Amino acid sequence: MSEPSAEAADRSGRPPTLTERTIEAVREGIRNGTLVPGELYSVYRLADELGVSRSPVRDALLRLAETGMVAFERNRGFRVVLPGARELTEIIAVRLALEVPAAQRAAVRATAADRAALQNEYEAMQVSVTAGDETAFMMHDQRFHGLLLELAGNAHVTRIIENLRDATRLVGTSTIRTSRSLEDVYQEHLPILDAIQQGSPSTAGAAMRRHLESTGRLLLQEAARKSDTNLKSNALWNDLVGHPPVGE
Amino acid sequence: MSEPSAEAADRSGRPPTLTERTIEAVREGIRNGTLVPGELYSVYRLADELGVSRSPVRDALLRLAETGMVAFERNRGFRVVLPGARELTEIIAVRLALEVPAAQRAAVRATAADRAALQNEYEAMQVSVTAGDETAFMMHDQRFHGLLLELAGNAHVTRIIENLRDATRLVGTSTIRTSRSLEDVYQEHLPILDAIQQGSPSTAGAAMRRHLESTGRLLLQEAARKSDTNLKSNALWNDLVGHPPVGE
DNA sequence: TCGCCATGAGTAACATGTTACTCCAAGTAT
DNA sequence: ATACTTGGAGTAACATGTTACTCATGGCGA
Repeated sequence: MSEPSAEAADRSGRPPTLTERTIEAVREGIRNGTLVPGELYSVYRLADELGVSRSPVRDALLRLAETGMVAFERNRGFRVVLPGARELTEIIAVRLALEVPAAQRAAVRATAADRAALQNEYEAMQVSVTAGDETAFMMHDQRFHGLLLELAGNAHVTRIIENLRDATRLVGTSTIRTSRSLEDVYQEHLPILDAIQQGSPSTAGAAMRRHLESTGRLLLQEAARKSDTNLKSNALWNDLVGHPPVGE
Repeated sequence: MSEPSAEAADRSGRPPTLTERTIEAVREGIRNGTLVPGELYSVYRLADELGVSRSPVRDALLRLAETGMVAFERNRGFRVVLPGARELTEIIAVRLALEVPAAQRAAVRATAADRAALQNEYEAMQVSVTAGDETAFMMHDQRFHGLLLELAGNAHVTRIIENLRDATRLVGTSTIRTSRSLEDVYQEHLPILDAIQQGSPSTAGAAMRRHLESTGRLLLQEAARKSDTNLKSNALWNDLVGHPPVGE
């Protein structure tokens, strides 16, 4: 009764290719700990674990390598890359530069249906928080940001941010619980939602900025905890994220 | 006497792979008109034109497809994609969001050597203008922006912009001459350079903004000229690039 | 015990084989 | 002439074969 390919067709009309399914499989493997960052793997092994040939697996990994999620080592294998403090900071800087204006535009462009959809995701986040289901929470968080970006109307921005989120996901996952701040992250979304419901771009932008900065600091803390890359993080942050000097 | 692979080793120590060389070959083919946008090509033909097997060619094209330069059509072939007004506008919006802050940071961080390097590229642009060598001009223009981005210290930003430039290159090339504005584009770089020499971030940011907006409008004009996508460009521009509303 | 070198297992990169699909164009019925 | 079928050429996606490389391991001499 159950279909062989789970969430198959998207809505693009075509069934997904093996390459695409492999990409999802690798992402899932990273999420649930099957693929450990730093460990050395090979296309051969992964291919017959997934029951497909090496070609689509290789294609999938090459695409993921493009975004920095994995790295190939010639004649050795490939590794899942755990982003360091430097990379995380860079990513936060990009997200600030793109998502803050996106939130502003979204506040102006949102239709009633859009607002309702955002509200839905926000409430789903609420449910996930009380249920303590971090996986579900991350999913709704992603959808919230995704919806907001689509609203802003720039498909390039959406794609870029989606890729960056991929690279950071494995830092945030199963670690936020540690600092019991799932609730905090959830609450930071409320001012964003409110500002968009009220159509106030500057407020929405400011709220998004606060949210991203706070999330960024959390991720950096987490990254510092697991690797010994002890904390010159503050210098990095000021250097790459710190607000551009306004005066001279 | 002449090496088989021209500008081989980069400086990464390793010789470039066939895939990488193919990527460069495709880019070059697009630049010099061997590969016509819109036309249907196949991996088979391209592979034996380049004298390699289908694998590296396919890998190369998949990577280029990731950035939107080419598009595959299942069982049909692939096309070089000419970006439309929509895509161009989106790209300009991203560049504004990322390169303006980058210019600000660069103004603060630049060392004497950095300033000299920028000056060099600027003067090389000058030479290209008087020589009427558009290809060389584009190259130095790219290097100028590339140096500036590296200065800003965010490798992700550098990579993103580099990819976007790729997608737009085939619109700008051999068309700027039409509006005889090579000189204008050159002159717009002076205020940027000056501001960085003087270490003034806000001035550098403003100059960069003016430059990108002006370049963007030129590209849009050009795109509108060759495709019949007649000009609702202005609405697009205001929608995606227009400064975010400052007040409420 | 310690350093050196041969050897072989395992791999990414590259090459070639196979399959199921799309489309065009030439035929055939109407 | 026009619509409708049909065959075949050409293709991306997927599978498998080959090569040249990296590195761990174990023997061998000091």
